[in-house]
Amino acid sequence: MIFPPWKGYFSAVQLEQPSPSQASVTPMNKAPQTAITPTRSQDYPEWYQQVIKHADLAENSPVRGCMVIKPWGYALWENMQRALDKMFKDTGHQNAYFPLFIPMSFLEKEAQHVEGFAKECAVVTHHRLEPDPETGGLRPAGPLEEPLIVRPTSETIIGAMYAKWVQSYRDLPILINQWANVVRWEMRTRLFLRTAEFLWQEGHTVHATSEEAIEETNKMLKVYADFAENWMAVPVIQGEKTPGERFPGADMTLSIEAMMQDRKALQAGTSHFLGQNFSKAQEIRFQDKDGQLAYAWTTSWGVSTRLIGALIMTHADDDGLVLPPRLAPAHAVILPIYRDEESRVQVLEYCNRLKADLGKVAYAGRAVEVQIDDRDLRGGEKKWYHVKRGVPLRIEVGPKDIAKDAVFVARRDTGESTSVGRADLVANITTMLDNIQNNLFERAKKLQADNTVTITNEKDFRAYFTPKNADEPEIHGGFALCHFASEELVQPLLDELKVTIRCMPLENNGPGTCFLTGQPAERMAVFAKAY
RNA sequence: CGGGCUGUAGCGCAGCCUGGCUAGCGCGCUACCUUGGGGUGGUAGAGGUCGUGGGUUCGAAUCCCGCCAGCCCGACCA
Repeated sequence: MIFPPWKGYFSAVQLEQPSPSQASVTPMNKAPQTAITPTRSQDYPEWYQQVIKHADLAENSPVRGCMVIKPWGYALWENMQRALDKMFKDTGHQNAYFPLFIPMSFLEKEAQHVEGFAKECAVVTHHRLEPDPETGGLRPAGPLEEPLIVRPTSETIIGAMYAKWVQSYRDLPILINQWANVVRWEMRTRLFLRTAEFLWQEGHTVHATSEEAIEETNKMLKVYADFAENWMAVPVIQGEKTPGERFPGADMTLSIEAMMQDRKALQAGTSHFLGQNFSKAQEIRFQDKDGQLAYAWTTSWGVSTRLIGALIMTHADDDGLVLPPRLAPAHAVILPIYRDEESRVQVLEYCNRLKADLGKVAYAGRAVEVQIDDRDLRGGEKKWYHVKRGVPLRIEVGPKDIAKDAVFVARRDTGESTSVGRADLVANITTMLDNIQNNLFERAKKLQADNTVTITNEKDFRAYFTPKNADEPEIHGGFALCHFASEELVQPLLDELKVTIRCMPLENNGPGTCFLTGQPAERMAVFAKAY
């Protein structure tokens, strides 16, 4: 057994703080070593930062609130893009690109939209720099007649173009997606979860009828849920936002919500039915079959690099990142083990052949990607390097293995390791990767199920969302399914407990009794603390 | 935009209160040795205008004033 028995396991129970009595019973007073300190249960937010650092995904930049996405993190994003992009294309969408800058007046057209984004816009006011004699540095010069906003989202600039493009019902629908960066001047930022600049995709569609636009809104939510569950292995709840939580300017906002290992909710994607709000503000009109002039119905939908944060907080453990195989930049890493020059040549030759054979196997729409780590580093150092980066499979090849035409294979998700015949590995690698993918999904789903409760009264609600230790709150709470009479009535309690209404689930939802007021309630919502 | 704090080597910090040898420590980095199925141990070495501008003083990382930058706690948020 290469891994100590306490490693590689995962359950909701493990996230609990060990009680003092349990801790003292730990055998041989040997504290469990983890690659990441602190552990999740010791300090979850700090653990998150450390995982990113040790996995080499991203780091803070000299620009306030903006991150640098490093090669390993960017490769992950590229894999997400590739899978999503195909799903968008398969549902009839095309990619296009619109400007980074938006004239300020565009943003002013839709009242709620202005209100929603005005507070966090970066504004460009000048178009030139000149020497500043006073400071010896530079100062802005050439004021713009109209300030330009760095896009916080592109409804307005894209809508302005759509207004030109749409004249007849024959021009509809327009189904366009854009991969872009956007800027929202956030006060407090965290890598991937909330950065001032982030990468995303935003779909913007125009339809002749309300029904068709609503269908599109629902369809794209399903695409996001499909991606989250089947590619990221992140189980999500699909639901509708309450009016107070809607996108500024939307008639309906749908979202997928995921539970992180600290049991807080993370909104992982949104799809908005914008009604005719933007088309009226921007004059997106068309002549219908009867020759009547009508305003179009629009939608928008997006997911961002925040998904990487969701992926980390769903799967990573106290030894670092754990990547779902379908999105992993490398499926496996081969660690050659040798003593001298003679065995080095022999081992490397064997490794290269193995890599070539595995590379002929297809998995999740691409060739199995294998890296050989032949750096002149200590074996242990290399092993932990790849553990922390979350590579799904670690393949160790030494002279003893070659003698048996077998290799040593270790799974990142469970820590299990076994000797596998070379031919067996090549034949079964897709099964092994699928097993990891499924295991990640199942255990994330179990965490969500284990920490989702139905609550029918205020007392239970308060107890559920109140930590036992107020000074150093332990991981607590989860998803609470509650009927509620109205958003306004529950808001004071939510503010007090720092709980939010995540969404009203689309499935298994119906009338009931409000947990707070006892009044009849139309629907149930997921309540949770959130990122 | 309110309240608190910090700027000393790539990173993390000590020194400052009570001014005084050549400004230290850990990690990391470089070289060599050692080790080799697990994050090894050793030896040597490189690296600092102590955020910035001024003041006090024989003498300032240390005391005083200004400025700049960043962090944390609130309101806001994919």
